[in-house]
Order: sequence, then C-alpha cells, then structure tokens
Amino acid sequence: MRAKKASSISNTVYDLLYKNIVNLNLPPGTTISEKEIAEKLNVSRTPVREAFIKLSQEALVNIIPQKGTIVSRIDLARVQEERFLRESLEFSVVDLFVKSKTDSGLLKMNQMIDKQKKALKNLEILEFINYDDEFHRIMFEETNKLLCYNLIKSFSSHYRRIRYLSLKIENIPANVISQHEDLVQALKENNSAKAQSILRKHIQKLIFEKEEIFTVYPDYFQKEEDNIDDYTFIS
Amino acid sequence: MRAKKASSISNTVYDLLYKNIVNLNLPPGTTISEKEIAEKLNVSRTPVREAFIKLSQEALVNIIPQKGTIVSRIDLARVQEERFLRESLEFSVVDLFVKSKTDSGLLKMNQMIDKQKKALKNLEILEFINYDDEFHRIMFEETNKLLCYNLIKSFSSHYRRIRYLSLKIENIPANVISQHEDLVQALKENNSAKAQSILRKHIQKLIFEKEEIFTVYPDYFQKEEDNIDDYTFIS
DNA sequence: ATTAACATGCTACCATACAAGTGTACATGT
DNA sequence: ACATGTACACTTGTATGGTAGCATGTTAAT
Repeated sequence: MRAKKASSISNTVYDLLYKNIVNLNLPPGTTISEKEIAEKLNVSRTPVREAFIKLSQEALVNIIPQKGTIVSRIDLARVQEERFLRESLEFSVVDLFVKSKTDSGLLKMNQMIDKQKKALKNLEILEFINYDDEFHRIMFEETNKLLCYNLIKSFSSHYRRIRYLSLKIENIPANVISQHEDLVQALKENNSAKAQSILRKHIQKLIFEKEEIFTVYPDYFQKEEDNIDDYTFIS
Repeated sequence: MRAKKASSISNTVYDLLYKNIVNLNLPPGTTISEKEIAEKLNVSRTPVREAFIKLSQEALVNIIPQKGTIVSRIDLARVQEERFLRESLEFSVVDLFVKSKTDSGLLKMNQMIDKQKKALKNLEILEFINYDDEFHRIMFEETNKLLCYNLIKSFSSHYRRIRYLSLKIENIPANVISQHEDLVQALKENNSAKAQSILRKHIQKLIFEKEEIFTVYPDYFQKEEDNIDDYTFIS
C-alpha cells in the first residue's frame, strides 16, 4: 500500500506480464518471446529475460531453450497441490488466530467483506478476487505469517487462473461472501473447528466446477500425458 | 537421481552457490559480486547475475542495487515461518498418508533410517541432513505432493542453515533417528494424531537450542532492529 | 577542528552483440 | 511422388561495454 519507489525495469516488466497472464489476457499456450516483448515495451532483452525467469519459477511460463517461451497451460494436478497448500496453511493459521485474535483484526475482515460486496454488485471480477485474497491475508497478517501468505500467493498461479475462469463463465457466486461472514462468526466464537470446516468448503468449491470449464476452454489445460520429464531413451 | 543433461551455465553457477551457502562455506554476511564470481568461474557476468536473482528469491542473498550483494544473515522470524510451513504441510500429508499408505512406502522409510544411521556413525553432517530430508520426502511422494515438498525445500533456506549450525556445534542427536522410528511405528498403527505429535516435537526441536548458537555465531544472525522497510521520515 | 564539496572506485542495472540450438520451407536428387 | 539434405529465420543462452547510483576518502573552505 505504500507508494513504491519506481522499481527496476526488470520488475516493471515482470509485474506487467504477471497481471496479463493471471487475467488470462495472455491465454495459456500463447507463445511469447524476449525480443517481441522487449520491442513492444521499448526496453532491451535483458530485463525481459529476467522477468521470464521469475515467471518460470512460479510456473507461469515454460521456457524451452533455443525454442521459445509459452504461457503455461493450467495443470490440474498442480492446482490440487496449490489448493492443498493453501488449505493446510489456512487451517494452521486459523488455530493461531483464534488464540490471539484482536477486535481490530475482525473489524478489518468485516470491512473487506463490505468492499467485496460492492465489487459483486458492480460485477468486477478482478476486484472481487483481489478483495478475496485481502480477506484471507488479514488472518496471516494478524498471526505474523505474512511470508507464508506471500508464498501461497506466488504458488497459486494455476489455481488463481482457474478461479478467474470460473467466475467469468458463470456469475459470481454470492455464497462466497456468506461463507466469509460465517467464517468471521466462527472466529468470534473461538470455534476453530467450525472455521476450518467452512474454509474447506470455501477453498474446494471451485474444484467441483472444473469439468464445465474444461469443456469450454479445452486448450487452456495441459494434457496429462505430455509430462516432459520422462523420456524413455535407450539405456 | 537421473543423470542430468549438462545444464546451462546459469544453473550450474546457481547450484554451486546454493550448496556453498547452505553449507555455510559462504557464511552469512559475506559480500559477493557478479564480477568476482564470474572471474573465479571463468564465465561471463550474465549467468552469474541470473543465479543471484534466483538465490535472492529464496532469500539466500540480498541484492542491494548499485551497492552490492551479500549472503543473507539468518532471520529468526523467518525461521519460525519456515518451520510453521513445514509443520502445517507435514501434518496434512500425514493425514493423507495413513489413509493411502503402502507397504513399499513404509519400507522406503525404514531403508532411509538405515542410511541415516550410517551417516550418524561416520559423523557426516551433510549426509545426515540430506537423508533426513529424503525421509520426509517419501511421505510427500507417496501422497502425490511432491510440488509441496519442493516448495518446503526452497522455502527452508534459513531453517536449513540453522539446522546445520546446530548439528555442527553439538554432536548429532541420536534421538532424531528414534523419532523417525517412532513416526514409522505410528504410521503403521494408523495413528495420525500420534504421528503429528511426534512430528511437532521433531520439527521444533532445534529451535530450543538456538540461544546457544546465537552466542557462538552472533554475526550470522540478523539484528531485529534493522528492518529496512520502516523509515520514519518527516511526515 | 569541522564541515561541505568533490574525485574515485566500487556496485548492480541495462543495452547490445554474438553464439548456438531448433524447426521449417524449399530445393535437390532419386 | 517421395525422401533427403540444406539454407535460413527464428528462438534462448552467453559475453561485453556503458551508465547511474552509492560509499568512501580526500581536499578545500569556514
């Protein structure tokens, strides 16, 4: 939230590409090249290349040496793991939170719910997702686990894209917000078990809808068989 | 374990630096520079720079623009979060593992315990730690959560260094191995609660010894006050 | 003696040039 | 018609030169 110093070109390029990928403005499978982006942004190849490397470490692009770079297709197995990570950490954080919760923390969460309601009214998908993230972030902040929150964020690139697709295909589900309200209520009651069960439903929700998405955007997803790692060469 | 194709120079440099940092061969606080490393390895600055960037994303080095790059000092707050992540994920994985465990999985774990015993006998700290990691890795592998395991590994740089220090200062604690044996036993009995309680002790163990380490290697650790982020300028 | 201005040497950052691998289109030979 | 080789247009990987910012030490001024 602080006014960031005008960062390096490398970071600027990274931010731009990151946003365009998770917003599906650059759809999975799109080929991009260092030269192409560099010319489009009037910078040299070096910072673009460094941005590519960062993106590849978050599995947002696949760099194939001497061949090209493509926006990664969504890997459903990976989505499961990303969701698993998020669920595991949120469970633990909820436990901590009910032990050390403050009124200001709960207040912030309620404020974020309000913002999210506005986004829902205006049908702003991106804002909606961002406020959703912010809502969950509060619990990590209050329990001094912000590094873990950032880890989740950087390890949720595939999960995030599927969330975006899901919201785009159907209308935004209002029950996400009621789930948040239920969660806050459970936290108020120090009922960590109830909070965890709400979280589980909340996080797993989108998974059940994935089949429909898969038929509408088939080429956004990675075929299971092309696992690049196991060649079977002559031994 | 597969014979890797001779990777890029960039990756080679990264691997070399990574090993030297987590082994404390390059102690926390050491200043390194692109040029220095490049000349020492007879490569150009570009791949070295790319290696630096990767290392900085794992918080193993701090790159200060226009000034220099130093091997990061161990941040105890970060260690806590790294431990928190590991504990959270291992708890969840244990739950999965007892539901879908196979005999071959348990067998592998026992074999790893044997290897670790040998390392203990020969006082090989590095091997000991590596086998320890491999032991835990098995549960992730069997439950199809290898991405999460790799995530832990790349997010445990500070924790790993403190582990290494701890083992170096005192003799290797034999009870680590008995804890592993107890864990396997609990898994055999499908007693996930018991397994989790063993894991908690196991992972938290080294934390209690940190005070001693702190006095022996004071300059390996980050002072709490120099948090660069909060200047209090004129408002 | 203290302090401000400046020169110097260091750094990471970026631009550019070159090298090396990959796939495709096209020509060539059979 | 078909297989084969070959030049070429792409890609990422690496090397190198130049630039701007920071820290330090020296000098000059007060």
